[in-house]
Amino acid sequence: MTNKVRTRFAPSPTGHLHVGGARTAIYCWAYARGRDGTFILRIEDTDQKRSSEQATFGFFEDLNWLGIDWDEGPAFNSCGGGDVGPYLQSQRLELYKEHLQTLFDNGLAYYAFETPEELNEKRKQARTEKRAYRYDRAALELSEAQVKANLEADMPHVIRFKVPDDAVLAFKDEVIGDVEIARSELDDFVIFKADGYPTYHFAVVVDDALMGATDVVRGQEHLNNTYKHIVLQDALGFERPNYAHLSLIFNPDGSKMSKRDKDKALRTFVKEHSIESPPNGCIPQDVWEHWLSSKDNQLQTDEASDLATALGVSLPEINVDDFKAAGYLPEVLLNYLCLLGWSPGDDIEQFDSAFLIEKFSLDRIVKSPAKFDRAKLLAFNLDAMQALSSEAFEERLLEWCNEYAPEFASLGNRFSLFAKANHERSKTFRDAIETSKFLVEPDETLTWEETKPVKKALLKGELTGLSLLPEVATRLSDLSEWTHASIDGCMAQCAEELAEGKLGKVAQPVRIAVAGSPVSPPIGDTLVLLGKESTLKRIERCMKFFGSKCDA
RNA sequence: GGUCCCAUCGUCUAGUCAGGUCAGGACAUCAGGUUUUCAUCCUGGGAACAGGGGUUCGAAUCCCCUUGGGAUCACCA
Repeated sequence: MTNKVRTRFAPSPTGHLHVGGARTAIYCWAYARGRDGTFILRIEDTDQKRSSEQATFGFFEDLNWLGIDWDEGPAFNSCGGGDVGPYLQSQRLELYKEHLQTLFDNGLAYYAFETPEELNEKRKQARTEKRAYRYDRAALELSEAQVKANLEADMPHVIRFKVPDDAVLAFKDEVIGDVEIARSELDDFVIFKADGYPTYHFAVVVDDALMGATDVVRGQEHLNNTYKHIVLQDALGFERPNYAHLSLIFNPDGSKMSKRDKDKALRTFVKEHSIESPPNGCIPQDVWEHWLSSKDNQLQTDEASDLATALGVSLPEINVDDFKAAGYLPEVLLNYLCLLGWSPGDDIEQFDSAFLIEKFSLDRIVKSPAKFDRAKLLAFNLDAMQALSSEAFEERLLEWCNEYAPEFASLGNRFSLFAKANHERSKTFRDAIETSKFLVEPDETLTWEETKPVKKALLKGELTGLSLLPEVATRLSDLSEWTHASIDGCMAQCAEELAEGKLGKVAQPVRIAVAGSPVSPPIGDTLVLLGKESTLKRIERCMKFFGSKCDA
């Protein structure tokens, strides 16, 4: 093994990649890339209950979307490979057993037969006595014959690590600095579970060593675990990697950003609006009831989003693919995520991954936790969107629409103008379609809501917008060609002759008439996009709709 | 509760390790201005060293205490 940098990102396949995990992956990746090192992806799937192949796959996509590629790990697109695999822990059982044997040989591992229930009792006990629970080493008292008999009787058992009394429980963290705990804080933890799989602690130590990880960058929730890892490394004769523990990412309200936030948002909405059954049967009744029966019952990802759609609730973005669906640029998410806990200095905030790779270092990582600020992300996204050439914007908007808004993707030769009309006013790709829904709405079904701005533009004032509409419609219909120039000219002329030169007086009623809302792209774009026929038909319908309202 | 970690504008942070410019930037916010809607865009303003003790000529920076926040205490990772 060379002494080159080797970092690894080791998620457990329990759902999609969330922003905290993404940030860790970005740091690991950037650190390796900037040092001519190797970035490894390893899947920690030793928990059979929680692993699923589909979730693993989701990770790959999310990582790729962010522009993160791995040199070694599971094969995906052009990523993966490597000769210290396999990179799925579930396929490395033999390796773990080999090293477990080393521990047995040195008298550093032993069988324990307590049931989870027994252990839980003792934990509860410890809690009521206001002290931390530590395993009492009861299994160490068992005679060799007893252990043998238990094993032969197939009694369920775990294997614990016998932490040496003189174990050194101190290390230097690249972010935090020197840390240590007292020997009494570490008990003989489980290294092999009753199902025959290693625990996280054992697997991670063996894998990091065998895969030659030089730098372990991970979340701060692992800081206390690290003591377990270093005693295991010492016992197995492994070299110790550098550690860097990252502070956590929180919601603006200070709560931990978690997948549960979505469930919480739905629950709150349902409760506040006293909704008693799933709207339009978007999810099965039994699923609905099961979900509401306990806070611990979470909806599946797709069930949650179906319900959210049906209720009209927007779920908080937590996972990387949530931000993708919301229409953010991957390079912006990457940029913003980096800033949560790291900065290049020199007042530079917006940068690309090449810059990140060049500048990233562990010593500039901030120790304190950060709150995720969507407003800033949005501002960054706007800047990046505007910096895109119109060709690039169109291409990427189309790509996005293909996945999330196919009705816009099939706009055909109108797509280009649709993109241009929305480029500078969109903070996200989704923004572009939100204010252009009228484009994919049939002329016949367009409706008007009598909101304040609508009434103001159409019905208020001495000269109402509605009264202008017939004349404007006539002039528009007289136009021999339907272009920006002709339309804008016509509108300007109408304004001049009918509304004291106030363009808004004319444009706004027309906008509302054809778009059904007071917000749409510039009026010229809007009308060209719609075409002459639709425009006139919509104005006609609008006049009828509001005309009857007036009579009533 | 035990243990560990953290603490600069509302938020992300620069400055801390090698004490010494009115504590800098960005987002948000507020006040003006541009604009046919929305969104942009332009100009300007307010806004922080958690508190208390030390060390020092001098402390955001070093030390201690208090307070506050977080993580962890699994046969989950």
